[in-house]
Amino acid sequence: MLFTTKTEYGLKALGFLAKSKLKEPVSLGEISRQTGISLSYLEQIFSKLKKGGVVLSLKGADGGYVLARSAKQINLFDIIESIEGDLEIFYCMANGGCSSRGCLTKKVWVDLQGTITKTLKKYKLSDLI
Amino acid sequence: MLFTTKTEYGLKALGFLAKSKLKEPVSLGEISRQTGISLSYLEQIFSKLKKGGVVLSLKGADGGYVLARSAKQINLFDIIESIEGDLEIFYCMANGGCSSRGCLTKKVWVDLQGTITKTLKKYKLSDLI
DNA sequence: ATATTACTGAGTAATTTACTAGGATATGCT
DNA sequence: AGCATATCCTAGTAAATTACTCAGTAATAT
Repeated sequence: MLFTTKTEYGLKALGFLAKSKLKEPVSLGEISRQTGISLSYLEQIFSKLKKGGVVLSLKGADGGYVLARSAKQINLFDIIESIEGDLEIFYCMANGGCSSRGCLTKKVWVDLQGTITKTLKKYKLSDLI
Repeated sequence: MLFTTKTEYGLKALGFLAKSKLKEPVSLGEISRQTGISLSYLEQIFSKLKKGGVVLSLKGADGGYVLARSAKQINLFDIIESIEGDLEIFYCMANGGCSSRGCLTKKVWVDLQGTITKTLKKYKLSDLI
């Protein structure tokens, strides 16, 4: 499985956020009610999305989250990278690169990584709503 | 992680098989000695590769495995599909397709799936040795 | 016969995933 | 000031997956 449920839920939640025409922040409680995703799980996901610069937050009463920029300017790579971290395709690449001389997979890995990245950058959050 | 160690080891082992100029079958014991991968794990991997039509086997003394066709005619998609089964990128696709009307990810999934498949079909086993 | 090999299925330890729980901290409202 | 509503932060845990090992059976060349 390339992506976890966090990415799936994250996309769903962000889609909901993007649809909200209000300029006011939307609380995770509201998103939770509308999407069925648990509040505490949403908190984990949005913490990553905030660190990744995809959303902005406002604490306190009437607080919540807003997209950091328009849905047209947020691509899926931004979102997925925020949530999943760097995609690692082969174990031999996991620790800062393959060091064994006989490694056969590096070339493919680099190509595949690039291909996936390119595809994910092609899609914007606005394409999903 | 897109692929497991089985794929990594499988590629390594197949690379070794492809390099062997002998037309005689190579035993997993030999591959194990040369690659450091345990015999029993290789057995699991080659069982899948055989089911997937990538290798042929010969039982008994002096038996072993041979590539089912030339290394130029075996692409990485064949190998990886044999070992990993179908790639599933999102959970919502796991059970025979996403059924919820509001699913946002199907379009991307299909595209990404196609992109990955295409890239993997581009590379042949012979490219890796 | 015996050694050598593929083949099979079950079992297990480690890791990752998918969550939940409990609190601390910030902010608007009365 | 104090309460309700939020984000934020750190652990913890159950289920699933991964990464193997082990013990045995079946086939075949010598």
